[in-house]
Amino acid sequence: MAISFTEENYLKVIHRLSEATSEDISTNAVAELMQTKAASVTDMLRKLADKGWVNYQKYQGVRLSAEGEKIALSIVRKHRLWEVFLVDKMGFNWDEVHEIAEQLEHIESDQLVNKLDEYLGFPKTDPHGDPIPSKDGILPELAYSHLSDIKATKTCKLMGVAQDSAVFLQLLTKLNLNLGAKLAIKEINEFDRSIFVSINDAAPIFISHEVAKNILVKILA
Amino acid sequence: MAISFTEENYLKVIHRLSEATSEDISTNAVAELMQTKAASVTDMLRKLADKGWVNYQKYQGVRLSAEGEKIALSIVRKHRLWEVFLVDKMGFNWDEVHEIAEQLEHIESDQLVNKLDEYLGFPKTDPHGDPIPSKDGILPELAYSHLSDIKATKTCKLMGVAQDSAVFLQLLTKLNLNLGAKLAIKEINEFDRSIFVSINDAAPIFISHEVAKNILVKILA
DNA sequence: AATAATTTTTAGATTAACCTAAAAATTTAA
DNA sequence: TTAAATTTTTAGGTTAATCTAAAAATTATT
Repeated sequence: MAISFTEENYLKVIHRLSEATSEDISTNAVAELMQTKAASVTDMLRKLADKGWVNYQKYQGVRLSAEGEKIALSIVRKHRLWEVFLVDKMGFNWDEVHEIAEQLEHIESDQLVNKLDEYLGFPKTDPHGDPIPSKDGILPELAYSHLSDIKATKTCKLMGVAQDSAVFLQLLTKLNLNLGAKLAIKEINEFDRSIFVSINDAAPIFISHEVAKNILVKILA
Repeated sequence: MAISFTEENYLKVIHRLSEATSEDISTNAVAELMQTKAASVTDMLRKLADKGWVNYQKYQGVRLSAEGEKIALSIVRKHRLWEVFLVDKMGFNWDEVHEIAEQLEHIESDQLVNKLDEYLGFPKTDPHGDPIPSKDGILPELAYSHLSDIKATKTCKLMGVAQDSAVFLQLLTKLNLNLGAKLAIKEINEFDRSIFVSINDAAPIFISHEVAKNILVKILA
């Protein structure tokens, strides 16, 4: 059954919201991420339900069906593979690729996606550390911690970010906080929960709790 | 001013028709290439004229304005660069890339196009021998002859094709008629204008007038 | 030059995706 | 456990791109 760009974006958004919770997704939550009005969302949810891509009962919120999940994952796969392409092959920075990948994710050609995957060397994650769903729709759960949850004097490795906004990513770049960076937490300030941290063994600097919340790490020691 | 995929496709089609003639382009000609009805074309031409991308007087046909020409060329540039990418980097055959490039040509990012151009080594032509417009919108006129117009015993080089359909290109591949092939015309048959031709010095074979019309060559001797 | 054939445009509908405003259902709070 | 607040849906419209059928303009033919 044919699918429009808009329908693909709805499925993607519902998928993203579903990752964060096991509850049904509310109309308003979808509306906010889609940057549209709740009334428009209601219309679309009925349509997606008719097509069998979501389970939706009015006033009860929405969940992806198995088929909807499959479609959503294929879009996420394309988005993340194209991001790798843009950074690794085209030389873009990690803060520049999101908008372009939002367009490229709608290109329809399984053959192209799989050739691209091979060309990129079957990457496991995108430039922001997010896992890339496999051809057969398996999305590995990467169980990383938020830097804001780590205790003082621990050492960890920067594995990903919880947000793709250009301003956030540019800030990380300025602070030398790149994927793979080694972070040694020296101290956490009670007052504002800011963190005094050494990045790749350099002289420690302060980073805000707000930034730390959006950094995903693996604990080393 | 924002432009839709549909508007881009209309401009591209008007551009393509304009290459073949200096006359104004008729509503019906556009309708045929756009695979739509004349009435729809009339609506769209008025809209494109309002936006300043075409010059259109009702019943008089249509021409691209300078701005419309610029937009059309940027779409052609993207289409052809992506085709080079698909063949050179992704390993597609020349008969497989048209539909995918039809999608990729609408991706909006000047930065990406120019990086892609560089990554591909600033190619002059696409996989079918069509010239690639430059960044500043210059489209070199490649003055090649149709193989059907060449006299017997001439030798020439296959420089391009006048049609991108998969069936045609697959036939050429089967016949070993690839870009750059050396063609020695042995004889032209008066009866059906079929051509007896040696390809890369192999034993001569027959090719139809219909095929020859769609092959572009440079005369060698 | 008058008529016939063709092309193009207009008029009026349709569909997808969106909107606002009002009504209905659900959830929260008193 | 009602009343208030919030969320969601319905009702009715809008816009872009399309369609069919009929009218108008242009071009071709006798």
